[in-house]
This record gives sequence, C-alpha cells and structure tokens, in this order.
Amino acid sequence: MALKVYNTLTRKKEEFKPIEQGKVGIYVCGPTVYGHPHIGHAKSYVGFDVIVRYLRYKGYKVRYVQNITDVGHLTDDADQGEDKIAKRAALERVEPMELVEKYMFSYFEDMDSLNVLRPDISPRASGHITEQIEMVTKLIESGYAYDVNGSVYFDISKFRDYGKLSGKKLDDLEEGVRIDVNPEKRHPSDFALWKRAEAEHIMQWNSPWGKGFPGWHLECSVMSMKYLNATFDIHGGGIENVFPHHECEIAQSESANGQQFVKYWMHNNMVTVDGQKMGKSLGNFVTLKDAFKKYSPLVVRFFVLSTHYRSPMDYSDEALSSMEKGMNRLHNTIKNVREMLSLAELDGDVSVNEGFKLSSGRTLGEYKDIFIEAMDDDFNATKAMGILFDLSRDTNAFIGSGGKVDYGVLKGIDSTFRVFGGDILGIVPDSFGEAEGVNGDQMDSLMNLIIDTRKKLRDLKNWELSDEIRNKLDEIGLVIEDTSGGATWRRK
RNA sequence: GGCGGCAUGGCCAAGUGGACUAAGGCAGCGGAUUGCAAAUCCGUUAUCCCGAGUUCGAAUCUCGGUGCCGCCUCCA
Repeated sequence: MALKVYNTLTRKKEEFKPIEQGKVGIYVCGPTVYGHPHIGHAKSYVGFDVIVRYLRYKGYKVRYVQNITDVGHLTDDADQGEDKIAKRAALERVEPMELVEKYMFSYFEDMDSLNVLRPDISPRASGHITEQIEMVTKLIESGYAYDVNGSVYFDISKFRDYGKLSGKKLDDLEEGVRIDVNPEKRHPSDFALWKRAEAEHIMQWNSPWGKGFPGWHLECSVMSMKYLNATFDIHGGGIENVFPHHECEIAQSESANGQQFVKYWMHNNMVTVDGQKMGKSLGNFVTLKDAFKKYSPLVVRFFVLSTHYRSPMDYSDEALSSMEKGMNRLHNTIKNVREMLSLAELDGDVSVNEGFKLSSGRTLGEYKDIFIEAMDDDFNATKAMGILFDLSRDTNAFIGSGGKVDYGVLKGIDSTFRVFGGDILGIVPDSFGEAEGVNGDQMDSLMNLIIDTRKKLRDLKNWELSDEIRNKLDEIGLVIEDTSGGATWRRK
C-alpha cells in the first residue's frame, strides 16, 4: 500500500516519495503572533499534526518546521499598510517583542491543549534577519530583484513560472488590481523582499539598503531552506496562502537556487462560522480560548478531524455538541475495555489475540488494514475515525455478549485504539484522568461505598431511595449504571 | 472582472466510474435487555442540486443551468 498525497502544484493525488529515503522534511506556515489563536488555527495545525503523526507511524524520520512570524507581515499584502505586530503592540502599549512572547505562548498553550505535537523547530522571523538579508543580496546580484529608495522588490517578469502554483496569469492579475499600485514597483505584482523603515517604525535592522525590515514572504523561504534543504518534501499551509504567499516563496526560492523549491504542496481548507466566512471584518472570530470554555479541547480536535483537511469546515454549536456526544461514546467503550483489562492483568500477563473475528466479521488485523488504507489516501482521518466507531460497536458487542471474555482480544482492541486513536489521530488519551482536586483512590472508594449502599437498598427493593441517589449523583455529573453484573460509575 | 473549489438522508460528513442494494457521528422511530433509568446491541430513515450527454455501467466523467464558498484586500 502506498501513501498518496494531494499536491496543489499538480492538482492531483500523487504517490508520496520522499527525496531522501526514510526521511521527510516538512515546513508549515505558522501563525503571525499578534492575537490569540482561533478555530482556523486549530483546523490547520491539527490537520498537519495528524499528517506528521502518520508519517512517523509509517516509519519516516520527520523533521517538522513551523515558523513563528513576528515581523514583516503587513496589514495589507500589497506591501502597503502597517506591520501587524507593530500595530497591535502600539494598541496594547507594549514592546513588539513583548506582544510576540505573549501571543506565542498563547499559541503553544492552545496547541498543547489540542494535543498537537510541537514542531521540531519553531524558528522566528526576527531571529533570521541575517539570512534574509543574504538571500535578498543574492537575488539582487543575480538580477531577480531591484532596490528602490531603500526597499527591495522581486522582479516578477524574471521568473517565468510565476503562477504555476495558483494557476494565475500575470495579465489577469493586472486587470483586477483594486488597490493603489506602489509607484516604486516596476510591475504591480512585484513583491517586497525588504522594506525601508520609516524613522518611527519600531522594528528595523541595518541592511545594505539602509534601515528596514524583511518582507513577509521571505522568512518562509529562508527558514525552510535553512533547516530542511534547498529542495524539500512538503510545504503546507492554509489554502488562502496559495496566492500570493506561496507563489512568491516559489519565485524567490527557485530564482535564488535554480532548483525546485518544494516537491509536495499541501493546503488545508478554511473555516466558516455558522455558514459564514470567519473574518476579522465580520467580527465572528472564534478564539480557541472561547471555544474551550464550552467544549473540551479534545472535542474541538475531534470536530476538526470530522471534516477532511481539504474540505471547508463549518463551526457551529450544533456540530460541536454532536461531536462531543460521539466522542464520549467512543471514549466510554475504551474506558470499559481498559477497566476489564486491568482487572484481568492482576492475574498475570495477557497475550494479544488479533485473529478473533468480531461480530462485524472483521478481525483486528483487518481493522488495521482498512484504517491504514484510509490514511494512505491523502490522510483521510475522517474516514479513519469512522472506522474507529465501527470498532467501538464491535467492541461493545464483544464485551456485552455474555460468557467468558477473551482478554487477549481485549488487549488487542486496547492497543488498536491506542495506536490509531491515540498515536495517530490524537483523539484517544493514554489515560482518562481524574477530575482535579479529588484524589482518584478516594473518589473510587467513595463511589464504591455509595454503590454498595445502593445495592443493599436495591436488594430490599427500596427503589425510591436508590433512584433518588442515582438521580442526585447524575445532577452533579456522576452517572451510575446498573447492569446485571453490578453497578458502575463514570463522570458525565 | 479573472482564477479555483463545493453541492450526498432532519443535521454534520466520508465516498470522485462497477462488492454504492451510498461509511461514520448526531437526532428520530421500532425491538432486545432493565424493577425503572442509563449504557449496550439489533433493525429502521438517501439514489447523491437541476437538465442533457459519454459509458455495458456515474454520486463519481463531459456540457449547460442554479446555488454557495474561497483567492485576487484582512485571515490558518
């Protein structure tokens, strides 16, 4: 079975073949840290998290680089406008780098909550000014860029392939210009590699062209090539960055090196909120911190994965709460399995039995096959998640079938959930933690006491009181389930 | 105006020519189980926006509509 990846460059699914056998270099456009991360960040970075996790599962040694943009991203991509960081810093009355620290931590905090693994390198644009200046120099020397009054622009007419990623033609672009053309540019689509800084601009560095700061597109080229290679395997990002950002990255990188920049371009789709585009101007931004007040981060992750990474995702309360119920059901199955298993393992080691035919007719080995088949098809985590639900139903039927349970099968089920649900999709925790502030053992003892007491009441057929206890516990979020084998409890 | 994408059951969402008599989740309904609940299991709820065409065969390809969305300005 071969892994297939949809490549924006060719607009086709292609078999994934890394440049260097057994290794993958992947660069994903990171956030511009001038505000708290929002649900769009979750879609993007959870999506790529699963991609990276799966590549590792497949045995690749992956180096995952994701930048932090802390300078140069203007409020207007036509190279006018203000620097987003500087603007926001002025608003919050802090140093730009203070602002950057604050929101970078906020970003990592939320990503950690979403169970997104940290990139191997999180390079910051402001930490790579020297390298960026070097690249601009190289482009000027080779005739791809020109400097005007202390700003340097990339000369788009020198790069024949401009538009190969986005499918745009230069002629068409000129037509639709809705913004004032910067008179310094030779062609309206020429883009800034280096910007002259006005005296009052807070962030500026010395350069051969005077004081200034790097253009936004430059950092990604410089940092990806520094930590990966002049040609590397995967470059990812949001679909809205295909043009102009990634197109410009290609132009400057391939001009500088005379070789292909990226082999596979991967783009994830956008988020809408209640069917409407989420945008600053529309004021319908959902920050992750807000979402987490209502839904656990794992629910948000679950929700993100319920839509394929290349499809748009609509955020709504209805969708989130239906996901929450689904996730709880899945987790519940796994909790039951682990409980039974831990009891069984008190009596000695259990060896895995993968060959057992579950009631769907599938064995665990077959589950593994179809799961991998789904993931191999351009990381179809949505389909893969559906397979986990199939396994959940099979598991429940297996547990509830009565008679003696083969613990080897249970152990196989548990490890299947751990690897596919946990390691790869990141939606199944290693352990289901206890509520904070309450000692787990104490809580268990307390609940066992209540369960024992209720059993006595129920033996006396005192339904009224035993039901009252069950209902009251339910109200405070503790669910008692009376089964033929005795009562169990769980948190809602 | 230019370029690109999407349209699947009540809702969300996989599936891009033949095991689809269309996954999975949520919601609903019927049944099993239960003292009653809960949980769980079983069954049940769609011919894939409209029209024409290609094909032995189409949700899946082509053309023409209709609707929505994205990029070309902010934003992952």
